[in-house]
Amino acid sequence: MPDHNPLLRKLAALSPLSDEDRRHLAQVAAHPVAVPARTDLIREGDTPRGVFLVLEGMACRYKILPDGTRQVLAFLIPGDLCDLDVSLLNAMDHAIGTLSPCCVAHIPTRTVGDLLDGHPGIARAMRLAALVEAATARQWLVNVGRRSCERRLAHILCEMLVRLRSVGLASDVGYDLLLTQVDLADATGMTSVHVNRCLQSLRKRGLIEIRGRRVVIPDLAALEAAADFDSGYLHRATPDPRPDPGLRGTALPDAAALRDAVPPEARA
Amino acid sequence: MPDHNPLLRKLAALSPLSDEDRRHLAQVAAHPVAVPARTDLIREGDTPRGVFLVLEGMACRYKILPDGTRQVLAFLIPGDLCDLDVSLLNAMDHAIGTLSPCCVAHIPTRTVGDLLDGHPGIARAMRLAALVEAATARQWLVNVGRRSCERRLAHILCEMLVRLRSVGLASDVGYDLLLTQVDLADATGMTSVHVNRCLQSLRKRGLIEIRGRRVVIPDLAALEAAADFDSGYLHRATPDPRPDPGLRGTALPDAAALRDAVPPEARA
DNA sequence: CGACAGATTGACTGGGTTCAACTTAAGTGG
DNA sequence: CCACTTAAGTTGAACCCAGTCAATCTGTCG
Repeated sequence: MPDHNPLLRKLAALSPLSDEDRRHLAQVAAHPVAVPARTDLIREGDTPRGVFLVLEGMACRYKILPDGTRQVLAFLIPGDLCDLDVSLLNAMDHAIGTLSPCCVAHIPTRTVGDLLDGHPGIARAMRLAALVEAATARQWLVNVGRRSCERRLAHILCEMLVRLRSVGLASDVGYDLLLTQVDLADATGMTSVHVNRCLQSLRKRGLIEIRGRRVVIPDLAALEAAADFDSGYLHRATPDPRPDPGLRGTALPDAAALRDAVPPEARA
Repeated sequence: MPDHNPLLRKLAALSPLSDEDRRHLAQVAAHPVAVPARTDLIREGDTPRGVFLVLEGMACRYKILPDGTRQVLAFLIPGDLCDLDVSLLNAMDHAIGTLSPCCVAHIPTRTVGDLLDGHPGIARAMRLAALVEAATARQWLVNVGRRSCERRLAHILCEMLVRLRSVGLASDVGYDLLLTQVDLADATGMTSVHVNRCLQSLRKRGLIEIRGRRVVIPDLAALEAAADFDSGYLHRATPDPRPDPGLRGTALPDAAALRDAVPPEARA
């Protein structure tokens, strides 16, 4: 059974899956549907009736503000799912929509529950995927809150490389980014005008090349350095697994140690 | 058994708890420990050995960038816990530290697992709390990405009122905010200088009053309007439950409906 | 060949940062 | 109880990054 299914491929990269797990996951994506670009899968306020699995194309979570501006909260690429427990809530606090033409499968709440309850291997992998999505959201907050605009873009481009590669949609040096500069702007809290200028600056610095939709990264290490990017939070196997950093002082590992907590001077 | 335990109080507000559930939760917070201000509970890179429960004071999740700047990812107030599945990961991608003197309980991984597996009522409430934390993180991203600085501050002040009220730490008109302006700056992606000026502006507009640590909100509706704040994402019972907005067109509720998706024109 | 979305460019403006000084409040130890 | 210390808050002035507005260019598709 080849890893044709991006969900399978992504989850397998996070946690080992048995053949039976793989079979069940394959069934989940059995009924894909084509969705045009710029189409909502679910809107803010809607009651979730399950989760969506992206099989092809790019989608995003987003919110529209009263003044009409949009904030993209996350990009969804093939293999992305998550929102496992979302059925506990009765209204979406954000929308999910396609950015490019997509191929999407809908997984009813019940099926999700069955996977979580009856298949510990799948449950573990999906919980891990959810943790990684949360970690990615944190990176985005740091991105928008504290990084310069050029760094923000570089960071997102690095992130997309790692993520797309782990589902076989990127080579070592580049990938097709099915996004407009407006989409990038809404994800990074910038203006599309300024996205344009920053991309040009990155190009002039030789950190990226853009040919149509294709993004080429000639020197990944250089881009990562410019982006302050560390792929650790994505928990993917990387081409160059860095050596174990060794023992680092652990702050307050347990209740006993809480009694002599790290003194304030230890903080910057 | 009074709602002395803020965790109990918070979870009960999210989902009904049996007396047995309450007894178990009370035990969890049985061994609190005092921690001074500005102290790390766990650092980035550390291996989590359980979760922390804040019983008193304010703490935060944060990251430090290479240039020394800090981004606060979330404020933790009494009753906050979450990170349920964090033990699946072997390294924290961010740190957690106190901002004010705190009273904290450490809950070992095993105990968390027992609560999740053996007590469906508690599991449900804790999963809900985790979803609310994720929704709050999304609001923060919108805040930093797309709102003016004055709005950001107003939004955070509204959020803190709702959250603190739900654990009995705020009256209807105000609360003690155990944060410095630097903390607020690091949470909103601003400078402490500019936080100061924006707070003054909010004061001049009559939206807030500040006396020492005390924040007073004379006209909540006005502040919420200025902040573009809607407490819905916190899923707390609010004093003025707004009427059901009625039927709104649901986009793509199931696989069948996917076939005729919302046309692009429906999007702004 | 239009028509249109997306990308690009220029000029201007302004919100927010930076840097630095100063004030206030809250300890802390002699 | 007060001098000393330190953290937090406040203010001013200069600067600049990024937004705004608007025009133009480019590719793509019917």
